[in-house]
Amino acid sequence: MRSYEQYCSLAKALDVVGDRWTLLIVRELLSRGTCRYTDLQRGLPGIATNLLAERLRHLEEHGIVTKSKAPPPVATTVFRLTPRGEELQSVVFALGRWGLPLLPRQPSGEVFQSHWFALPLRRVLGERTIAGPPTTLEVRTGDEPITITSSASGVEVHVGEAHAPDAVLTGTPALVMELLLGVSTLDGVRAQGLVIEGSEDAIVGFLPTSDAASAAPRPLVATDPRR
Amino acid sequence: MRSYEQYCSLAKALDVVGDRWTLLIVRELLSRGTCRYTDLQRGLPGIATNLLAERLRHLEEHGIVTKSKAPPPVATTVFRLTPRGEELQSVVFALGRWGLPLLPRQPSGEVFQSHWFALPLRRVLGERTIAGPPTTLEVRTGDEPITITSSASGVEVHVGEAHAPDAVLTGTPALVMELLLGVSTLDGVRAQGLVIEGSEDAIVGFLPTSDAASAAPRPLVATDPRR
DNA sequence: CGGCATCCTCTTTGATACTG
DNA sequence: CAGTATCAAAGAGGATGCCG
Repeated sequence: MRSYEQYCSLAKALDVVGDRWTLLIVRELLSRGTCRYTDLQRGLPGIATNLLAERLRHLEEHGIVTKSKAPPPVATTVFRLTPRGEELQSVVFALGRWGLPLLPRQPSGEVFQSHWFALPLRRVLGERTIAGPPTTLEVRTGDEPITITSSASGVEVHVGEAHAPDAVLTGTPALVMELLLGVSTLDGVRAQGLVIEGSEDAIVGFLPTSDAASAAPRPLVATDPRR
Repeated sequence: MRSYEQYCSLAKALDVVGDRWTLLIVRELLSRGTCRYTDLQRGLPGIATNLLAERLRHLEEHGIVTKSKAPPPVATTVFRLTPRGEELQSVVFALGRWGLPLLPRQPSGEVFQSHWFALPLRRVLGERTIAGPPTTLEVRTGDEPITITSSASGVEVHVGEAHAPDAVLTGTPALVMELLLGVSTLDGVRAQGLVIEGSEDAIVGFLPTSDAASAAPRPLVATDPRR
């Protein structure tokens, strides 16, 4: 991308990460951690392979991504974010937060991959402390299930099947998020089509306390006037 | 811009504001408030006029910008952000914060316009409460002077000459910012070339208290390894 | 002048094919 | 698996012209 040539940190940031696809590559690496080239390709449907290669080279040159050889058993090249790259989390979250009202209540036409949803889930649940014994939820909302586990060390969110989940949630990502944020009740989201199997108590353990829920600032997935 | 067609709020946000120049247009409107077309053109050196028109139309369609006729004395069309557009402030600040280490210590080759600097100044000073009588500083660091005033109602930052400033600071934006953030002392920035005229006490009134200064998280304008 | 629209050239992107 | 090569289509940049 041609530089804006402005003495302005916003312009400088856009000089580096303002190109098409670039921030989505960062999202992939934030969500998945270490990635192979083909992982990135699958997580970025529609990207041309030459563009992915070119963007990765550019990000590496700017100290945002590192490329390395994985040890012998796998013996492939892997990409990951540098600390400087991880600092882009604030940017990705700010943009993602702003874009929420643009999401329709359910995927329609768009591709949807579960690991995209894992990132905001991790953000929402990551700082929550869950009382009681270790608990596991499985969320089935996209191409792959998501496993949410609580233990003494905190809440973790992973893409993949849970081994012996205490409860399973099946439905749209919007409903799952509304439930976990506390903006809707268990009965509320069930009435809207979320299927809940297993222990309701296990789910309730993950929900915010009522005073924390009231801190939710705006409607999460709003009706966008332009859709 | 072609849509990414992903059910992901980051991708949706980039569908709307990911185009080249778009976030810089938002920066202009955040910094200046109401703008005429030619104000925007001057604040975005290098933009093609058809692109500016196209982006403004796009932003208006998406409810980020409103176009209106100014009342008779001026009788021109003006652009401003909608509330939804103002919410992009978090995005602009996150990107601007991330981009800070990419700024060299002084403009060299890049265009520099004072009102770009007024935005982060406002962010830094806006929440500060200044004790004592109303005070005015003038900062001369770019094409236009910046006036910083403190009064009972808070701190305000405007582009333009101060009427009777208590002190005048002349030098690079980095030095001014380091002083106001408290990461450098008055004597420190003077040693690096910042020229200070008038009442030092007036300036000291704007500086953070020492405990607040220690909260500054990282070097502000770092030496970028790639420059 | 202020606010664009048009035209043309050049660069970037997208789609596909191919390679160590 | 991890890219490079090629080429058509879309977008950006620059100059100019038009209209109130």
